[in-house]
Amino acid sequence: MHLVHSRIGLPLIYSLMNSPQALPIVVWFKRDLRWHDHAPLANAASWASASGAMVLPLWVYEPELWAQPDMAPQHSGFAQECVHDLERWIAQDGGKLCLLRAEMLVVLQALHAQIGAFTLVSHEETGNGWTFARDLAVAAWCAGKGVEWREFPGNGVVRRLSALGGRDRWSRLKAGRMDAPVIAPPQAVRWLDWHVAGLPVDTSHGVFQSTSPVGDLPDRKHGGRTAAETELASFLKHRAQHYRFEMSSPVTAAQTCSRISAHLAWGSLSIRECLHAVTARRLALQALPAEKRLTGFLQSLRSFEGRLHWHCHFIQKLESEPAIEFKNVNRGFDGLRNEADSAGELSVVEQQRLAAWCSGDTGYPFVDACMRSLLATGWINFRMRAMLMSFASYQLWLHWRPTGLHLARAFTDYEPGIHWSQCQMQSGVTGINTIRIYCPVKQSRDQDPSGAFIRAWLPALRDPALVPDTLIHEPWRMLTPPPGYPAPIVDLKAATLAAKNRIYPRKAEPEVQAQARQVFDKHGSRASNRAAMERGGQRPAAASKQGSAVAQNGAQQMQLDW
DNA sequence: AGTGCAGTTGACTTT
DNA sequence: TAAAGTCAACTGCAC
Repeated sequence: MHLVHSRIGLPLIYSLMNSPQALPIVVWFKRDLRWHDHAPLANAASWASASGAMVLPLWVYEPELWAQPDMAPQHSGFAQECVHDLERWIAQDGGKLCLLRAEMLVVLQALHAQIGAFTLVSHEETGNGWTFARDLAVAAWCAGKGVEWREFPGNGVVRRLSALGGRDRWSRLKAGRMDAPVIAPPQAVRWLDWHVAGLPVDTSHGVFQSTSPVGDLPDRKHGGRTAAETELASFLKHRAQHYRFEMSSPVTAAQTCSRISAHLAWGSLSIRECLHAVTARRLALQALPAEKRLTGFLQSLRSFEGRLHWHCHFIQKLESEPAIEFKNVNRGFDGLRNEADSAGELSVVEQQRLAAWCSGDTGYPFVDACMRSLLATGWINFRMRAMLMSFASYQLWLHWRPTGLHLARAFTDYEPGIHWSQCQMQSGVTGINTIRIYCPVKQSRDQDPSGAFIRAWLPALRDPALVPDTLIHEPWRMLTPPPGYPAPIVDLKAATLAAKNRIYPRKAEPEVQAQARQVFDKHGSRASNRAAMERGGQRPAAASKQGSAVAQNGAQQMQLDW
């Protein structure tokens, strides 16, 4: 990498500056659908103004991508909204976003045939297996044509991390990225307007035209920069105040949480922009006299900031090991559950369990309400995501692949790296994290004591005259269970016990533990006492006690951070 | 008034 | 981002 810095702090593409001719620069937008804090765009614009090159902004609807089993109509719907918004930003600078509907290699081939040599710039993408393979194919095509493809980091994820010191060095590398200034949007770019023959072109409407709106969610959050900024601003100004205590319950979370996750996933906001905005807000609050500070606001901001840092931590795992999408990161857990989409079919019972879980018909009101809410809105809070996954993985004993695919399609904010890391963690197959088996009835009582959330999403349980508050968490205990609501699909006590009897012995096996050590070396968080810090205090005595216990029982299970 | 005791709480461990 | 169990300290109360 030969990077120099311009006077406005942008890294410039050194090799481009020394090019004999000013080749057109193609800015390929991927899951980075924004005008602000966009390194490839800003660099292309800087170079263009210095060299006289033209800039072609490009977004491609790749049909094969949207047909992948982890993708859903709501994702292309959200992306479409972001693309529309991006079009407007480019248009206000006099440019025209080139929108095409074709596979990327076809587009590159047509582009090359019609305008000749060019330079390709984009962000590094840590996507699913399909985009990974596509990027390898694009790289091979570029190499074959002598086209330079320069990729820029777009977040804290570090490519080829092992060569740069691995996980021990990662935090520092990420911090350097996050502390760098937000990149200013370009101005007065020399735009290239390209119309290619033989490919669907023109408006975004045309490109998205045959995308079926069926299956999109009218009640999901919407894409685009304006929506993103509004959401972040209202969160930091007001909604974040009680974040720390209201994020856990689905009753309050939809209002209290930041709700910027889909914008981060599709790029209408950058993680750096968010971190800088949080910092600015924190400084503003700290500048207030103590009596004017809103109770709990600063602690809530800190908690939110912590979660923003987790974002790249989890995506980094998929970047370092793309197989995390498909295979147990700790192969010692292989064969524990039925790996349906690789080996063997699901049994009839498993099919029934999967179907009931997917549609929110398990007979456990809180689980079903969470799933119904998710399916309708494209979002549920983090704790409930964990509970849904836990219930599927333990009580229903389903492998994380089919359940993970369902959730991937259900989340508007599906981010492959976070998603598959979480799926593996919540089903206990990393070997380096505590097994967390949620009790849906306890969660129900804790997070929805009055049953308001359950009633809102399950019509069969809505009437308090029919189902009293005291029994709404366990309607099967009623003398006459409410009609129209299914009986529990599994016995909770028996299913939980069975899951424990399967997972703990496997986790204790020496081979599994040995693999867990490797998993930690490659992927584990180096943040010390992260959980303790989250709780808001140090406990040196307890920590040293635990440390000595671990030292004494070297053969015992590790409790490390994933 | 101090003692015994059942029940509660919280810190910590185990699964 | 768990839940259940253990244990010691504590509490309220009867005697």
